[in-house]
Amino acid sequence: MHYLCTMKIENVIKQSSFSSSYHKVVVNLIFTGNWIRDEQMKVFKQFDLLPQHYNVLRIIKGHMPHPIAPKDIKEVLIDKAGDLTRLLDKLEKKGLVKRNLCPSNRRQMDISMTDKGLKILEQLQGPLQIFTDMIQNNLSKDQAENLSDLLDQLRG
Amino acid sequence: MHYLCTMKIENVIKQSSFSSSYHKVVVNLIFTGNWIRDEQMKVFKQFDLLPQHYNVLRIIKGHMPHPIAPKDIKEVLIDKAGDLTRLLDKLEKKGLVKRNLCPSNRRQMDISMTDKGLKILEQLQGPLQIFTDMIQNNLSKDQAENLSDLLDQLRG
DNA sequence: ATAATTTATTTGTTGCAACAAATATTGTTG
DNA sequence: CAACAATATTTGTTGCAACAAATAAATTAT
Repeated sequence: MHYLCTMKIENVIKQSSFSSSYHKVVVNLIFTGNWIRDEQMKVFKQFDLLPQHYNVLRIIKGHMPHPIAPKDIKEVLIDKAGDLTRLLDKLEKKGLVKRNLCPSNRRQMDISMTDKGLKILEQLQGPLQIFTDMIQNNLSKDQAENLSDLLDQLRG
Repeated sequence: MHYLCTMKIENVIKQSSFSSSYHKVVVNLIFTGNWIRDEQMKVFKQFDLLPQHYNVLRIIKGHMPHPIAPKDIKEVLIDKAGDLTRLLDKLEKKGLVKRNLCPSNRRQMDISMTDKGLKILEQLQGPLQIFTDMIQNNLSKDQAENLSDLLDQLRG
């Protein structure tokens, strides 16, 4: 079964006919969320990165040319980063970011991009674009807007 | 910021105006998927279970009164279970399932529910229903159908 | 100025997840 | 039936995630 993602959710989840449209939406959302996550993973994995690593790199880049402190990264980060320290450890070890003691506040660290980090972000642009393109092929602009609105409404 | 989930995605993700409706959908799907996952986690956590544990328990129950082998659980499981063994270890240690050697094929295990396992599934029904109800409050039946269709279409 | 409080980051610990390799049983073929 | 391949599960290893606790520096109050 290689093409699960292209099937209606009723056919993916074999046995059960859903008790309600609401139940179906829940299962479908979880399924689709996992699918997107897995698709993204494939891209990131080629660079030995995780989605969170990418998010953090984007945030650091977004602050350039100024360095940024971990506490400020945390504020912006979608998925809350419990141990940003060890995540930054890994990025530093891979040479993608630099850590310096902040001169004006010695309990704070200054995180900044390296050239290598910038280069990896560039290299990722293409593969990630392909992913958005794929969705663009399957939904019209109105449908995409509609979907986004329904998701907003569903949450609350 | 306690009410992220009730905000339009543009406001959740502070800085960026999205480059396209498609990009917005991607971010919104990931955000909504994580949100659902987190909400479910809260319920499961009260019983010291993970979502996967619940899925597996449901599958085993769905096969009653017959026992089921791990390989057959894997076939039905949505999220692929790399190490079902250790997941079943945990369920067994908590007394929710039993493991027996399959008499007709000694490299296979027979997994079956215990009374305690059945009881936990019953106890979970209420809390999980509340969750579906919440979505029902926010979307009409047509909207739920529409959302499910859009998700199916998006995947391909 | 000193003590208490808050802030920023790090460290420790535990459990889970992903991947490959190992073991044991069954099925197949010459 | 002996050798080889396939199947079903387990084990080993490594890295990440979640949570609490610890450290260290700055801020505030006494």
